[in-house]
Amino acid sequence: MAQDGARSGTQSIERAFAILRLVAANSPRGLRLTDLTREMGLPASTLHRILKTLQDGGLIERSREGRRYIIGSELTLLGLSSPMRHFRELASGTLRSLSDQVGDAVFLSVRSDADTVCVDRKIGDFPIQVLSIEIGSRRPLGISANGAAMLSRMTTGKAAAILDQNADRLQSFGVERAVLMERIAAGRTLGYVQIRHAIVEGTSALAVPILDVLGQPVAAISTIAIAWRQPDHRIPLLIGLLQAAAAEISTALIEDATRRR
Amino acid sequence: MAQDGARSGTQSIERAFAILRLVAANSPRGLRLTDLTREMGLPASTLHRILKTLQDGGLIERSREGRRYIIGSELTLLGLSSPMRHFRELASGTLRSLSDQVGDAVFLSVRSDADTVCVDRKIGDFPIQVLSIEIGSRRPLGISANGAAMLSRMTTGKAAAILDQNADRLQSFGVERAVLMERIAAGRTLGYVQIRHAIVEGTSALAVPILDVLGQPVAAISTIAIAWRQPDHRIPLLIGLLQAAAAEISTALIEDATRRR
DNA sequence: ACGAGACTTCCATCATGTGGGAACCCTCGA
DNA sequence: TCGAGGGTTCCCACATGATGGAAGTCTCGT
Repeated sequence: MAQDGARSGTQSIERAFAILRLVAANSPRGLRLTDLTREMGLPASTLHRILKTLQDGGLIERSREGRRYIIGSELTLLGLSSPMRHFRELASGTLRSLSDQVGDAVFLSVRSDADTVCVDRKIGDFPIQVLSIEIGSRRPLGISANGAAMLSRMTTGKAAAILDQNADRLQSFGVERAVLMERIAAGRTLGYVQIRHAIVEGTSALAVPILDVLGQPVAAISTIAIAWRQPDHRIPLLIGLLQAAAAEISTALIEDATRRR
Repeated sequence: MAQDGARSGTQSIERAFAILRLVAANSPRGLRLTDLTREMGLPASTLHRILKTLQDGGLIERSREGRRYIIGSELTLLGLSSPMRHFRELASGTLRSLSDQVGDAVFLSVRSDADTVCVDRKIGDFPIQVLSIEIGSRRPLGISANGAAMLSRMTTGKAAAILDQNADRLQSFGVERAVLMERIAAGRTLGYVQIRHAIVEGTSALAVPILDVLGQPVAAISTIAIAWRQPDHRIPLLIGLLQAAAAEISTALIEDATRRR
């Protein structure tokens, strides 16, 4: 039953986290007990015991419609203490003005191991907005434009390793590995990633990575719109704006890190 | 060794959460391993093992100066999925304009079991600001003006029970239970709580509770300033502003809850 | 350079968490 | 009204995951 070989001595705690990540990955709908048994391959009684503990601690709650498990308030409260909150705030202004300039929705995602998490999004003033993803949503690294942008700044080996790690989940999202590899390769040479027909038919996405002080891609920003808002001749302008915003966030990030040493 | 009688079958997970809460309560400084052994009464080896797991999961990190444990990015990311995030956002505008009106720092706290957690704060334009508490800070319910405000809207029995639960921690903050009881009783009749010489000598705080649809105090807002900014003749004005803001947030909260049923 | 206190690792031991089974309850759709 | 699928609670034998004492390593301050 142990899929990882590590005898770390903290099985139940690790299971609890795995549950939290799964629940977050299915936000905001939430997951039923049955879903969790399927996903985690554990008996319902074991899961139920852990879930009850998580619920007592306020780390998960039950949605009122379905009796689905969703992320609880306590996690937000705990998360307010983390330096990551400052990252969100430090990027907020840049993101806002980027959205004002492009007129379409913009998204900021960070990497979390082999996932991307959307940490913020701003809506532009153009009447049609493509709101592909909620704040807090967790996706396998690679499927979103932001994910591909981050992968395009890693070594090919590292990128491939992450795609391997996500293989089954990518499949369940109906994404071909070869398509991703190609997209990443293109991103590597161009410096940005473009996806036509991103989430929904007729939409288009552009993304650029955000680098930390070591040059590692820790985050990415993207803009998504209906396809004709991103014609070829407008790409250079949009990419320029995205890259300027990415550089601004990257600089602020590095300054912030050094300031608090 | 078991301080609670419940044989719940999830000892290690509960310990992990207790650690997270303790670390959050000592944000942003963080805690050393020794601090945790003292606070939790567990051997260092056991704590170390759990801490390593929490660290591997990104739920805690090490601060670079001291090797102190602090809340990790992953908790922020998980917390973005919770409905509690909406509460923060829905209150943000009200809080901003409240701060603009009073000119001093204002604080929004929510209740988390027997704690208060500061979820947001805004700074006014008066040149001297009393920034008593960081966003994310967790304190035993009762010591802050916001805490007292919440207690003043509970039954005396419930309030007393919470103070009992927090007895030891209140002591370590150097707060007399009798003083709190008096403060709460005053709050009950007046409808607001005032604390002279709040955190630091020469400061003053005012707080009012925020009620949910059932009339339960789920949050509170306060303003803190140097004492002469809150002279007696200005109290009615300030309380009026605080209560208006509290009502606004309460209404938004209830609307939001019904909208998503 | 030294010592004390803090941190980390090891490992024998056993309490803790596990998971199968089964009964019961609840909700929803037919 | 009924049935089916899910959710919840209980029990218990088992083994293994978690425990914590002890010993080793690191990191300060003096």
